[in-house]
Amino acid sequence: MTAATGETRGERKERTRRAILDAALDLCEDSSLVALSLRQVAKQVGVVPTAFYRHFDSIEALGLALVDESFVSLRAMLRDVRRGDPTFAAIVDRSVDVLVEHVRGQHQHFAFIVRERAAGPLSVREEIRRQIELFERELATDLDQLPGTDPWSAEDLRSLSKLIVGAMVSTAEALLNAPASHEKAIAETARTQLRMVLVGALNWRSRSS
Amino acid sequence: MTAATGETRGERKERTRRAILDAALDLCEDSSLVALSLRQVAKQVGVVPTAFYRHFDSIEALGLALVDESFVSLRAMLRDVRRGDPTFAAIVDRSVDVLVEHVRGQHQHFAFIVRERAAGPLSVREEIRRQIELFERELATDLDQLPGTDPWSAEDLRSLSKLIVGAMVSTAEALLNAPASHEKAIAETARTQLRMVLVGALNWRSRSS
DNA sequence: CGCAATGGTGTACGTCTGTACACCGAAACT
DNA sequence: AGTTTCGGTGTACAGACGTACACCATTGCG
Repeated sequence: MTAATGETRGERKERTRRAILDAALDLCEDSSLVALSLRQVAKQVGVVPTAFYRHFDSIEALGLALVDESFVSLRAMLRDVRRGDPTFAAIVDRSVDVLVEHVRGQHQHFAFIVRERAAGPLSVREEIRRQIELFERELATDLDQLPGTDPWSAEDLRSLSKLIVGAMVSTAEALLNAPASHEKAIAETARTQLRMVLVGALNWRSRSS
Repeated sequence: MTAATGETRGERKERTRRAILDAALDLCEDSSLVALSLRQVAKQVGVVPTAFYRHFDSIEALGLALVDESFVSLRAMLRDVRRGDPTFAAIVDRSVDVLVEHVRGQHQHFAFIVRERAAGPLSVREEIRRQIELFERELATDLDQLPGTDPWSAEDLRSLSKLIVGAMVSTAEALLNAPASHEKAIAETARTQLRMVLVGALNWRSRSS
């Protein structure tokens, strides 16, 4: 990291920071954060190991930063889904299309989340779960505003949104682990699943009612 | 690993092998196989590092052995589910009960699978996926024999079983990551989800029909 | 009985790890 | 202009890593 002209101090620091984040995302792509060493990252960035500490306290802290920026991708995705008319049929098709597109475009971020959600340092796992739970709650309030949701109790609503988020995570995993040629088939499966769930929900009578 | 009387050579070897498997299962419980060192395992077992090679070629091979024995737990679970009358309502309740019970009893095996499915050495990930796919196919043929499944195409059936397996995996994850006090709530959520899915499936008209 | 097979040991190596410390040069503040 | 701040460097060390090798003691087969 030697120089480059016409850059303010802060800009240069930010550039190195980005390089570290990218290197980490790259290096742990086929293992996990917990198997990633500070020295590997530093070498890939082209910086001496101790320079790492100028940006992060530890690999774990780096991980939390990656969680944050990965969820920016996810939130952008949700915005895309919410835009457009809220017919059930339209929602399903648009959701799946947007998911496929974002997984393709933000491959590394999605892979990171899916991996580190299960493996990964404790604090990273917790943060990812927290964020996903947040999604589930948002989805629940979205669903609540749709027509035909009267017979759903609050618990049913939560269960339903967990189910949908889970199915979406599974779909993302499938997309990440299959060659691009399977993309259309996976998308079709996801559409079928979403439709089935919606048919089930719309024919639902809460047990407690 | 010094001695113990009245043991055949093979018995002793098997005992050490088990100790290694257990140690590995234990040590990687809050990280991953990819962050597990042969020396850690050897130390925990109480054996010199090089002795490890008498049993496994590498940590990766150890991992494959752990996958095998973990899926024995899962298959035992499936047998329990299949036993009993095949009413839809009965299936839902029994499935969830059996899942909760097995996750509690085989905590380490389930946690191992859930973790290493996403992180973990490539061959381990592949093997886990292969086994889960096998489950999905089995579930599909089980479902096919139930009454009221006429309007499902083969693709619908696959999508449905993927959805159900996915929901079960999510439920297992939730059980693994939540305190025991949440167990009943998680089970109730899982029951609701399964029922919703079944309601959806039973009201289903295949698109291609 | 004797000899091969084998599970476990101990030493030894080169490599990689995290991190402490002293240092440098340019940007940024006064 | 002088001084501070700070991202990055280089050296250094103790510990953990995988693994090669020679060895030992017991089992178990002929």
